[in-house]
Amino acid sequence: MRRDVFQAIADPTRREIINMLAHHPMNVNAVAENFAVSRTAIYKHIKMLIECGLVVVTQFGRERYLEARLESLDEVSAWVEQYRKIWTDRFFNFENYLDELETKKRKTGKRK
Amino acid sequence: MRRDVFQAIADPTRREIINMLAHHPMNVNAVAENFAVSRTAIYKHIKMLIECGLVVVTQFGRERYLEARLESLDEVSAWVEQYRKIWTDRFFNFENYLDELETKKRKTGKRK
DNA sequence: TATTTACGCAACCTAAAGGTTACATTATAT
DNA sequence: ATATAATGTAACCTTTAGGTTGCGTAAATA
Repeated sequence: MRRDVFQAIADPTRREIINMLAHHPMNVNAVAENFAVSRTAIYKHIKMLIECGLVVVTQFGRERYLEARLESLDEVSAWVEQYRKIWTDRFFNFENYLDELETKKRKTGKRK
Repeated sequence: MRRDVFQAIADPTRREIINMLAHHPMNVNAVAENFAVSRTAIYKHIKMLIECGLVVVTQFGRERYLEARLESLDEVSAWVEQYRKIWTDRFFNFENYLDELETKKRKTGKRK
């Protein structure tokens, strides 16, 4: 299992775990109960989220409370947002595209 | 290979391809030349991006121009942004957390 | 004290991801 | 007409992801 944020949120189960923990802390079993797969399977997802820093743990007797720590999602947001202007500004985009095709035509000296 | 946007951007090579195409359209070989792996490997990444709608193709003689179409990245952005308030408002978060622990204590009737 | 309960983890399995080489096809250039 | 360039794709391989069962350990409870 890798440990980067993009990979962490790639799996729908992990996104759901994040969603659950975002609203209130829960212990491992409580999280696992909400899924059809085994506790161990969920535990592995949780472990990965912990390794990514998206979830932190507080021991509490024999229980371990999981809390979402979502700041690092900002890396994802930032990555996406850098492109928003590009996909928003249709004209800019189209302009570039035509330029490229034009260059190509000139290079090959052909039409069509 | 899956076909959802979160999965598509999970791979660093695909993110780099997206970045290249975001700035100007390129053909398949041109993209592949920028990576150490084989053209086929890159082609598979591109194919997945096409299947996700993140890249569109324009045939041009024997060449195929690849253009980034990044609107669907907004799904990712939206998913992240729904949590921004939670990770920004530390107090709100902490409050919830304490509530949870308090509930737990009451339930077990124990301290520590 | 004996028994649950909550959890971590090893060992194992299957499918998918990511990569390779090799070949087929079509358009362009010679 | 032939050779080359750009691309799609099949067949195959290795690693990783995601899942399982089973067991060990520490804390809470009967």
